[in-house]
Amino acid sequence: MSASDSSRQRSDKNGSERAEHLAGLIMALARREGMKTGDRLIEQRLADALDLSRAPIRLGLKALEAAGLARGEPHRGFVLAKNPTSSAAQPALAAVRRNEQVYATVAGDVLASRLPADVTEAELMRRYDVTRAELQRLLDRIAAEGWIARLPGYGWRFAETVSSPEAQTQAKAFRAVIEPAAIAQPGFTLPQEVIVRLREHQQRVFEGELEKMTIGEIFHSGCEFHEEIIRGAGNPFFLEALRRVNSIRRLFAYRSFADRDGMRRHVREHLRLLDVLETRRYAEAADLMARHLQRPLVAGLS
Amino acid sequence: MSASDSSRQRSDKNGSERAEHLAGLIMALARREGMKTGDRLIEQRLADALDLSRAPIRLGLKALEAAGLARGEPHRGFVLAKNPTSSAAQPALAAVRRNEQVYATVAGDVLASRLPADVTEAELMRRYDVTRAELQRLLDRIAAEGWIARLPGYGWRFAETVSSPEAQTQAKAFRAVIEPAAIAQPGFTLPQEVIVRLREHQQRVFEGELEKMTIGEIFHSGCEFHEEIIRGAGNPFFLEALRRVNSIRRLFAYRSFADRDGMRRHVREHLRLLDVLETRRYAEAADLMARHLQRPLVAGLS
DNA sequence: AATTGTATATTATTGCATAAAAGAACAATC
DNA sequence: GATTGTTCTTTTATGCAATAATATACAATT
Repeated sequence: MSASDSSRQRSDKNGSERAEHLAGLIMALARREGMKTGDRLIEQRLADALDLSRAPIRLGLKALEAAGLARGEPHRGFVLAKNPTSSAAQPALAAVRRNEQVYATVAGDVLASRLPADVTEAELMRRYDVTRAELQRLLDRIAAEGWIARLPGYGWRFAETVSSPEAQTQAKAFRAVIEPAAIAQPGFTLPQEVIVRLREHQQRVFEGELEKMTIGEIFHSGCEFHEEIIRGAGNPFFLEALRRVNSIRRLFAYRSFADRDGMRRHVREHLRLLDVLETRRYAEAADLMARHLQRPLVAGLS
Repeated sequence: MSASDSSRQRSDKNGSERAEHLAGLIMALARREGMKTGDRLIEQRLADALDLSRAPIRLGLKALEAAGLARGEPHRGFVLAKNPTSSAAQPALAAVRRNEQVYATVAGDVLASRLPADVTEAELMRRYDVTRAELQRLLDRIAAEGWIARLPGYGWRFAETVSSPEAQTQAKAFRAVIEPAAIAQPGFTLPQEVIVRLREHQQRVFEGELEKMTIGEIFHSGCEFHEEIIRGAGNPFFLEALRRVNSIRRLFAYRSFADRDGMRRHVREHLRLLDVLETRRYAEAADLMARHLQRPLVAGLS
């Protein structure tokens, strides 16, 4: 109860919660894109990347400036004042996560089977002390991720997918089917520029960035890699299916510990895969992918 | 504008819309289960099957009685008064469909690319003349089916999956990957009772019922068959993925014409597949399924 | 030409009172 | 013993006004 009381109060204060959240989104984006101190933060570009208009972006930028992470001059826009991987940037990134507190709690409770399969909104409102509006946003999001669905009458039902202890293994088995198959599809092709971009990113991760990344970011990066590749099949059903598995795998990821060495090897395999893809040896690539997905992964990461 | 005006008026009249809808659900269930005139309609059983409590079921039953499709005696419950496949039952079934009018219109507009990829709720409310509440239920449903997603700011975005002309082919390619693979999974097994139930149903369809079924029902029946089988892999990710493809394929189904002969052959293949599955020759079954899914299907049905 | 600044229009959310729907418990009946 | 009838409680939906957030258009600036 105290948690949400304080969050409600926070929103009354200055520096609106929303603006801080937006600031976090911008910072996280900058980080993903590998931006450095001094790089320009162009409003329209950020807006496009985040599927928003310039208005909210502007709020985020102002919040960043207030936090000392960006510097703005009239008519000259904003510029990164700190490296997004630096420790100074952490609070802004954490603001996004803080916003996800309830989400994470629910996820934890479901994973640990502390919640019944069927729940009513009223129950959840009481349990997590959120307003109906907040809860509904949360449920919509979880529904979009596919681990809860509305019942015909009152209430919602959690998907068996999540609570089961084998879920992790099953997700792996499923990926081991669709990912190689996608690469082996007749029309599969990956534009050179995508390969270059992916390689750059994996390279950056491999050469040091890894140490500075959070579990969440490492996981996200892995997902993006695999999703970009499966996109090459030109069949959105493959991509969609992978996305859904990944959004559920993300729940487990929080529980897993960081095995940096395993991850290093993992990223090396990604780079190797890119080499094979670049030369269009797709059968071989499919094979490589299959083996890649069969490795025992301590950290539940791929 | 007139469409929704009249529907709003209808709800003012007696015989509430909701009750009629429930009546339709019960009738559709009875039909799926192959019930006949004189069969008892047990409240709790219906409630369980429809994931509701007895209260709404009761409303539906009363509506059925009012429509002359069920007969009830005090303390003795209700009994089917008409065969659910008879023409007398059609209006009740149509009531469910009528409720889906807007859904169907939207689906049609998206399939025909008459709508932009990004839309706001306000636009949709104007275009289809529905209240915000109605629209939100609709959007939630479509989101659950996976062909629209909420944007971070205002508005929603339709999935590329649907509007593309290749969607049908792509759906098929995807199924051709996951369904055989599911059968080929190490732990695959199908309980004898499921096989029996499926065979009974397919048999019934094969021997005549087919002629009386609507496109929607035929499609539904096919989906159920394949979903039951993929469930045998014991991996919910396969089932989930198939369900999603199917919910999108259903959109195309309405456009396709009925090729009863092709369907007959199709059902025969289903029966053949069950034979192989029964003897646990899973490798062979996977193969059969792969071939089954590769046949050119005029009616877009499987 | 690209980008930012600003004003304005559009769109969506929230809170609240009221209404409707669904669920649960238990008695009555077959 | 299973099922229906009945009543009561809980849960959710809806409409509306106020408020907040987002989008858009265009002028100003580099």
